[in-house]
Amino acid sequence: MISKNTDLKARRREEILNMATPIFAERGYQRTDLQVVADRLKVGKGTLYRYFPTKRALFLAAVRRGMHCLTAYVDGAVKDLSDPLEQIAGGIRAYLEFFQTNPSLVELIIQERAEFNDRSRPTYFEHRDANMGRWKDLIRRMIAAKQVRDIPVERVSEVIGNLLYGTMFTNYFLGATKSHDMQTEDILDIVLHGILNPESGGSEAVTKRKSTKRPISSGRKIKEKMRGLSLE
Amino acid sequence: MISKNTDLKARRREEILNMATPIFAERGYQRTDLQVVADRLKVGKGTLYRYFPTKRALFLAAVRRGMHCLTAYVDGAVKDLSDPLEQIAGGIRAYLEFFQTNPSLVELIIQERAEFNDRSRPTYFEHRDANMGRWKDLIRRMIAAKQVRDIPVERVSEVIGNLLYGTMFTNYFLGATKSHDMQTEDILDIVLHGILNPESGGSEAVTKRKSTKRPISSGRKIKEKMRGLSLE
DNA sequence: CCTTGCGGACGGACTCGTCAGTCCATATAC
DNA sequence: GTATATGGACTGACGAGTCCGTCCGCAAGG
Repeated sequence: MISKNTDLKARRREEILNMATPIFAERGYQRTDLQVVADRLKVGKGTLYRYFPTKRALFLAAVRRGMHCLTAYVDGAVKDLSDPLEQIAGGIRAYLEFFQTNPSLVELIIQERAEFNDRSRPTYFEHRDANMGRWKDLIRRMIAAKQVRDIPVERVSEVIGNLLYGTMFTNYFLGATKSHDMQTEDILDIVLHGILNPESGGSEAVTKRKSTKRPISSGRKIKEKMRGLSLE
Repeated sequence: MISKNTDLKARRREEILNMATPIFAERGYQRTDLQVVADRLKVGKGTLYRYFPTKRALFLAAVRRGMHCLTAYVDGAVKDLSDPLEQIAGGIRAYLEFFQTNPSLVELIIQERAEFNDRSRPTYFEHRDANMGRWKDLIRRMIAAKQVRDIPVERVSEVIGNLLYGTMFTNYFLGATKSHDMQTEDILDIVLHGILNPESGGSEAVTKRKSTKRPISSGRKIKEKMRGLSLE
């Protein structure tokens, strides 16, 4: 009996989140009137407050739910792939694909950052950190297998993570023009092989720099030149 | 006489933007009360409205101003570099450096997206597009010089652009742990050389895929598996 | 050199709309 | 009949934008 009620309550919460998510996404957090959410659900505003203590809690629950869906989606896409490289490719593709079919979540992520800059770290990064470990392990194994160069794992995971993060936003803001398949290819091409021409005589001088401690360091003097541009 | 007045007005606008920028950044757009801005300037709220017709206009002026500073900073840092590769490195470093010393602008960029999702494209991308052309030219020249592989210019500029965008946000949200010099190195290492081990026998099978039309395409069946996860 | 009058810049009290969250009268279930 | 869920009117806070009385700098006139 209790479980049934609890179950019912959980289902109701889901329904509310389902309705609230696109409204939050469309109007933004501040400009969303919970009365509107209630009306669309054909429910009184008071009822909403029985399920979520504050507007903020309701909103954050929606974000958390969205991030869970993302994780589940990517995990599911990667699960059955054995080849490490295919796992990476599949993960990237699933990530971009998910956000393309669920633009609401992008908006929610933005709204969260905009409204709750008091939170220690955004929900996105909490989930990101929770899942990053598995990807790092994968890369470590690839390095051990000599498939990937011997570079710090952090460097690889960070660069790829940031690249995906940026790509996801750009796709949303500018409207993705390519399919995620082609986009995945583009990303992989550069991340896997780099942009330098390996056969170029000219690039050798450049490539050699890589071995020095501070490869390309003409930035010190630039810094001196650029004073007085500060914003605040 | 007229020009002196106009000048004065312009200087006053600058002062207002100077004061408003950190307040918008700290409290967010919606939660910023223009009365507070006025108070800090020791000025009446009415005076603010003499210089900017609406809160929105004041805010957007602050964003535009910030993006101009960024552009000027990066341009200045790159101007005197002749080697194309150093130009890229210098540009990346300057970009990250600027946002690290001007976190307010990051916040303003987020706030703009969060509040004005009606705008066709965010100020950031307007400026980005305006400046991207010169970078594309640079890459084209590098390809012609065989310094860079013969891949679509768009692919290079997009991937690097998105990577920087994502890195900038991540630095801000998580608090950059590394210096931008080291970060620039990390980014360049991967973007220039890729992560694959060029000497690996195992990676050859993988590298070969690159030449096929659709390199790694196990994504079709995944898509079928993942139904019912949609957010909305 | 002082006085008076004028035009534009300024301040900040005020208005008005908007919501988050509450609370109690009512409906429904048992 | 009691207990619990529900609706939606209501309250209180907040803040954008307005509006009018005031102040200041300057010019002409005494």
